[in-house]
Amino acid sequence: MPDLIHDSDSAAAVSSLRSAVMLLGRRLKHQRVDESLSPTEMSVLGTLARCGSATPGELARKEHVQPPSMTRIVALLEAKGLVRLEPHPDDRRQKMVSQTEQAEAMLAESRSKRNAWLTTLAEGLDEDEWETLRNAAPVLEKLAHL
Amino acid sequence: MPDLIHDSDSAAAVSSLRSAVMLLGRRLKHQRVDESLSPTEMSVLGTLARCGSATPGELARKEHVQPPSMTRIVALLEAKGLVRLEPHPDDRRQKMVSQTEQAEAMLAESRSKRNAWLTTLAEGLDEDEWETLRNAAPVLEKLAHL
DNA sequence: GAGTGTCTTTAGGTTGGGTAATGAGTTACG
DNA sequence: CGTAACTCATTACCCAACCTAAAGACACTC
Repeated sequence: MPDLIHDSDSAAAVSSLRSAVMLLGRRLKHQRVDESLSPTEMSVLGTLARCGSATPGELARKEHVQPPSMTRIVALLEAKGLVRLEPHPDDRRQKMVSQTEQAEAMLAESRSKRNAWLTTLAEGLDEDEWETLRNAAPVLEKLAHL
Repeated sequence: MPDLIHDSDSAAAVSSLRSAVMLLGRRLKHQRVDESLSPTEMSVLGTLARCGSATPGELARKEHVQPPSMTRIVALLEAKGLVRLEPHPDDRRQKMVSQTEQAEAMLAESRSKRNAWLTTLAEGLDEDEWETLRNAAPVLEKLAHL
């Protein structure tokens, strides 16, 4: 572990990161791209889009949520026709969750809505700042999944 | 507004930022530096430390929270002796909120706890990645307050 | 084949916000 | 002036998104 992460710059950065993430999270909760779909539900769909299909338990671990929460989320997504539940081939305790074609369409549509949100946000940041955020995005994601 | 924020790289970055922020936010909620002090309460104390003193309304706007929520948060902080409420000099509707000496001590203590958290986090990131995060922290904060 | 462990689900609770409505105080305007 | 309209804080109530504890179904081990 490098020494430089112990200096006061980094302590300030962590503090700043902490409050910025909490604040942004609160705001994102309201400014959701698709009505009637919570941020976590969106996130689960994104994960499914990347990973193909997974069991509820796997999804819970990936989203850092407890299993009962994921059960409820999956049930909501199923009720909306965005996800399909099939029996697990080897283990009858588990289920396989996969996204429907409808989910794929919805993700595509939400991508365009996200651009609108991004456009309004862009007014407050200059090009360098966006560059910084683009670089930071994958690191933040890694950090979140640590 | 630069064109480059419309390319697919930026769309992906926004998507990635979005889910990373939500996920980190969830985790930060649990991994709080000081027991019995919510992230928002911490954030309010931080704001007070920077700005000296403010009215509940000002705090609500800065934290992007509705006034009733800030009333409750301030009341909790006052009950814990971290904040002092005084009548506003010019306007008897308003109140002035300022931090106590106890709050200052607590912030100092929490800074050291934050270093412990940071240390465990550091194990998962290399030096370049930390560099990226340090650069991104102020931008994220600006974005959050937009 | 009995016991232990694992995956999901059910039931119930907690927390951190929100909206609507009230009360007190200020400002603007006739 | 005085009254109407606005603003600030608060109260009362509500809701969403998580949590923990416990149960039920199945799998593994010995």
